[in-house]
Amino acid sequence: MNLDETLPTGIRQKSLFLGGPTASGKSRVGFLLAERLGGEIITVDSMQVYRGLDIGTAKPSPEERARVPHHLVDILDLNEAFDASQFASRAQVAATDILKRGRVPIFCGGTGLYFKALLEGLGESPGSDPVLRAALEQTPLEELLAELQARDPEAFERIDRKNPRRVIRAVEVLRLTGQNVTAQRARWKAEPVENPVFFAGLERDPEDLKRRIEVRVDEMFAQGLEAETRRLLAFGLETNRNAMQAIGYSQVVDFLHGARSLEDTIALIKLRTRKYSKRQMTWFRRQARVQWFAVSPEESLEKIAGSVADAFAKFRQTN
RNA sequence: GGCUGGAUAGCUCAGUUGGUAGAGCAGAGGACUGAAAAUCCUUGUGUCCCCAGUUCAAUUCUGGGUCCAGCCA
Repeated sequence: MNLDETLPTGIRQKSLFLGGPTASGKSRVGFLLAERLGGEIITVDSMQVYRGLDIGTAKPSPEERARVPHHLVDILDLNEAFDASQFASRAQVAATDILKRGRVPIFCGGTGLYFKALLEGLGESPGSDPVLRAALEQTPLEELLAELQARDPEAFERIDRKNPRRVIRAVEVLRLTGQNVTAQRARWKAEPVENPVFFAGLERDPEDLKRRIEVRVDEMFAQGLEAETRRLLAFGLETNRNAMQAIGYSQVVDFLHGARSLEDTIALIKLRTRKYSKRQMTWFRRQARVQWFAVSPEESLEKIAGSVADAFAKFRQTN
């Protein structure tokens, strides 16, 4: 599949996109919308793709999955890598399939880059080369920057030079292709999209969100996050760089290695989740053209789903 | 009751040989093009515990007090 191209018009027009920060209730709203509209969920989540990462990623329950198909959940083992490009192509396949069955694709999740990769493409640059990347990670940042400056001044100017991940990726593309890095990227946010999409976002008061996050994290521990993590270690959790980035698992692994107390671990997970939700809001506000739905603590998610469904119906009439 | 340390930003603390102070974390904002639940950037005026004294000047020195911790009774 050519990822240089953005999402086909048919999918753009007929799908519902739903985003928002963790613990905002978007999964529930997505589920309700699927039941209401005859839809199927395509989960836009970098961690729920992994089998075994259940409690810590707040995966949909077996009951929910029995009632509404959820795509792109549990598609990989812990020894497999994943990235935005794989997401975009698999998501597009899933959406095409759903439309063929006459149902509504509902893209629901919180991974901003995946939404963007799906909607606007990633360009022609090659995927990551694990061996090369490992070598680049061992190279001092100054050397990578010097190489970039000499061989691709434009990329050197454009990227965040203080961010090792950005620098490593740029040098990786440069070495793999020998070509100008910037030219290989898809053009984002340059011109207004002639082909709009219905993108709903759930928004909550920060205090409300904080409370919901704390409740959720406590529930995860009550449900056995610690035991789940222990079990996953035997299946290679620590060797999977993606999964080891997951909030919750990462901190529990440290706890199991004796790095800190359980109490501190729980507090840290709440903190990291809060900061994460804040970053998500920044992303959705800035990188997507989202139609926001404010959710108050008392409001039922059924009602929100109704509002989103109404707005979607209006969108479908005009597009 | 005695002795010894503490008392400084929301938290943990540094510092000022006397010229009203700064880190980390939190908080707030931002970035993000194949690891994104990651990674990175910006942002710090606060009765320097209280009262009095010395001094041109005290958060810094002196005396008294309050509170906290540890040790001794």
